[in-house]
Amino acid sequence: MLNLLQFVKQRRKQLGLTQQDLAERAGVGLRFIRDLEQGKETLRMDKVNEVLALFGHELAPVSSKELNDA
Amino acid sequence: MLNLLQFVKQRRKQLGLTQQDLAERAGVGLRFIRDLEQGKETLRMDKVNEVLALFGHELAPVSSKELNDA
DNA sequence: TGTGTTTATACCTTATGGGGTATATTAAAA
DNA sequence: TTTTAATATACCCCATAAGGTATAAACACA
Repeated sequence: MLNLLQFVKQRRKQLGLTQQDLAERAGVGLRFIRDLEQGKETLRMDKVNEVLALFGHELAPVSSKELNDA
Repeated sequence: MLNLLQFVKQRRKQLGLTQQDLAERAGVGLRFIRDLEQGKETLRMDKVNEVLALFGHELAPVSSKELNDA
């Protein structure tokens, strides 16, 4: 199970997109994608979800144990 | 699988806590707990994670399909 | 019914996230 | 190496999330 920044980086590269590409497709600023992939923790949920929606995902509560173990 | 507001409401009531109690334990404002349980989507991730930490959980990307199916 | 408890709504102020621009830094290719 | 693309960092401004206070509504119980 991947945390947020790992997930976004992985998916973005799988699709061969630049941060710029991803920002445009998600309708957010390039700066936001950067902050996201750098692990900034104070991001707004709605903006993060706009990005995750491109990958058919969204933020939800996950057991911290499961997240770190797997 | 529960979405954010369902999860928080459920866990809070399992422990017999008021919104006030939860706010104090999480170190956030009462208003934040209210917004959270009302489904406000523009919340800050770090604040949400402070609440989820009380339940051993945190925000992570989850398949929208899995979230809605299960 | 009334009374206390919990939750919801409204208004205001303050702090800061988001985004733009510019500048560095790094990476990759020629 | 040089050149170009991609990513990172720094500054500024604006919109708004967070939180406090106050009020109202919903709920539970005697």
